Amino acid sequence: MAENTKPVLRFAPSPTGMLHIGGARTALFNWLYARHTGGTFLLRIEDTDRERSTPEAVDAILAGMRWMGLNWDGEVIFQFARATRHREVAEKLLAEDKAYRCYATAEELTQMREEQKATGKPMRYDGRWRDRHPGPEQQGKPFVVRLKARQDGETIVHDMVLGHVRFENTQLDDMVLLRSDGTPTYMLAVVVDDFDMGITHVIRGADHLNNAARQLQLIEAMGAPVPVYGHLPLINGPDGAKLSKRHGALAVGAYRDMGYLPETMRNYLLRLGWSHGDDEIISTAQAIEWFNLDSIGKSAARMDYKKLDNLNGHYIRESADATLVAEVTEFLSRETPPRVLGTTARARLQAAMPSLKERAKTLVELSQGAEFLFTDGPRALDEAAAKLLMPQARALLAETLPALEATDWGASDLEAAARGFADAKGLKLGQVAQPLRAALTGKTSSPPLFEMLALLGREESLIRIRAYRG
RNA sequence: GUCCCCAUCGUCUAGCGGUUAGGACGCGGCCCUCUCAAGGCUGAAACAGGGGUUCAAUUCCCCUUGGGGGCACCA
Repeated sequence: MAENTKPVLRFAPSPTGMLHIGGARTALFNWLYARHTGGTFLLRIEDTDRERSTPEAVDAILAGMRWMGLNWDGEVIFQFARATRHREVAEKLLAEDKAYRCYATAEELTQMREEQKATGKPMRYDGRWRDRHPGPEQQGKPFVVRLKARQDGETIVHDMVLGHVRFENTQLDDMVLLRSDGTPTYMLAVVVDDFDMGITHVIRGADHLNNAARQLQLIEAMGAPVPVYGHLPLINGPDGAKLSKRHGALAVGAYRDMGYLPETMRNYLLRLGWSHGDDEIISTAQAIEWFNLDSIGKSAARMDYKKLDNLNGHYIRESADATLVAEVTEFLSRETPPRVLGTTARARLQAAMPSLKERAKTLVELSQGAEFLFTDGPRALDEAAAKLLMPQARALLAETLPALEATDWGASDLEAAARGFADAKGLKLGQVAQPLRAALTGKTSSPPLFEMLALLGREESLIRIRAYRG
């Protein structure tokens, strides 16, 4: 058997919501492993739940994947389109006596579970139709098709991250393969699709660990090859509790809106559950080279937004100025209402970017820090700046002005002038600079003052300073 | 309830029988400095508890406790 030895991976989200952070990490790990091994990374949309699947969610998932930079190979596969094939497998199992029809009604099963719960017994399907043949009264009645799973022995999931996990087969009940309307369940669809697509490695959330055992029974019944499993520990919120809407920022799109860079997300999510010695800053290229399944941690991790900020600050500083100008421009255009930067604003943004990017942790902070470059005229003062520009400071502003006006408005000349003035007055440079900064930017913190004065130019700078001179 | 998984600083983690238990974020201090950052130096901060195994346990085994996940004709 000359088989393709390259791994085939897949990310298989269900389109019932946005691509959330946990799903994004699962996708990332699959993608990294595929790229690391030169294998294939497929994207399969698990839309067998017709009630809850929406085209909007499909779009959101695709958009999220693209933003994260996780490119998949080949066409997107929609699971529901393969329903006929799934049914075919179920029929075959039925014919081979590896599956059977169950006529138990929903009410009947609910009652069964309630009784089990009341008597403290494990809640499982009791196999009431496993060896029972339908009588005349079942004629024309709806039924589901269940797998006739082995009841003795145990099923062992050989997991790359969790090790060998054993389940007593008595713990696993006969799962539904085909619903009473004839549609396949997720359990059937995943196994059949993974088989048909030649999936060699199944990397997914640990919430699927129990499913793996049940799917293994189906795989055995089908005589299909067993893939390598890797169940990733879940991601919790900052408080350690399950990640939920309450924590906000669930969807990857929310992170984009908060001004995080895709490379930040890839690096952060990678380190959340995977490690390579003491390395923290790991470029995507480096990640592809290093990624392996052995270094995936076993315990659940929590989101740490401070660390995410820190990483994002790093990647912002690493980004090329022109790239950031484009990012900020694009970012502002997505605001409501959208903001459009003129050519002057863009030129100033570009010129100030080396200083600007040193001070921002997110694209939001970057845009806010550049605010004073976007429009002309006197600045509105923020609280701290207003407090600083008290009469005394304004008077000082007026006194400083002549010294500045005497220069040819180059950054170093301006600084020299300000220093000279401060020395003459027996003041520290900061005491002279702060009022100037407040008038120029409307804030008490900004990129280096003299660079900004030079950048804005003599005329514009003087307009802003004179507006607050006492 | 039942099955399964997990457990090192506040957080993410390194460690794979013998270490001054390392790094990163965050926090404190110092330096640099026109502000804010960035950067440099530095400090505090962890092996959940109890039993074993062993000459030796953070490391291996068991129990307890604490988290998490599953137990649908959802995925």
